[in-house]
Amino acid sequence: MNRNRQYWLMKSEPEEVSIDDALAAPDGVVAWTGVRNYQARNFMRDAMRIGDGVLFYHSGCAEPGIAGVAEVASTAYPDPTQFDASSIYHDPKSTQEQPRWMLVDVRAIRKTRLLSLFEMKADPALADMLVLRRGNRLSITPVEPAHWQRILQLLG
DNA sequence: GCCAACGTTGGC
DNA sequence: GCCAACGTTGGC
Repeated sequence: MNRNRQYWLMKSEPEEVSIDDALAAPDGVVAWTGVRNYQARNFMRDAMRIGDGVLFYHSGCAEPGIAGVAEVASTAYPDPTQFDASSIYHDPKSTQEQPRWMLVDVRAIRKTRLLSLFEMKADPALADMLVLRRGNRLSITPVEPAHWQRILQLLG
């Protein structure tokens, strides 16, 4: 079933996987491991399609903000780290038969200037973005087309 | 390190 | 199903 391209904002801690790390990976592709929130998982499992646009956001760092543009590069499949007892993402309640956690591959397209969280909050055109909502903790949020367009414009 | 906000867990 | 306790996220 065809549908229009959708857009997403995906948070990553740059100490774990930065936009530079993703661009340095083969084909710029990284598996989006470690999501352990059902709502974020459901976005990847149920809503994402190959080719969807992704804003690559750096969180948990000195300068949080959008650091690059990427795209969804696979359909959803089980996150292998849930089965790995040595991983911080290990989930003992997951089994190969019934995995809890799914992920998609993300392909980094380009690094951009850092569009800081501060700047995003200051822009009236972005005021109602989900990711800016007070108390929001979702690591993956859908992005409305108008917000996507505005952010690409700001990124130059 | 602090803390607001919110998700998850588990007893009942 | 309720809800208190606890854990996590993530900006500051």
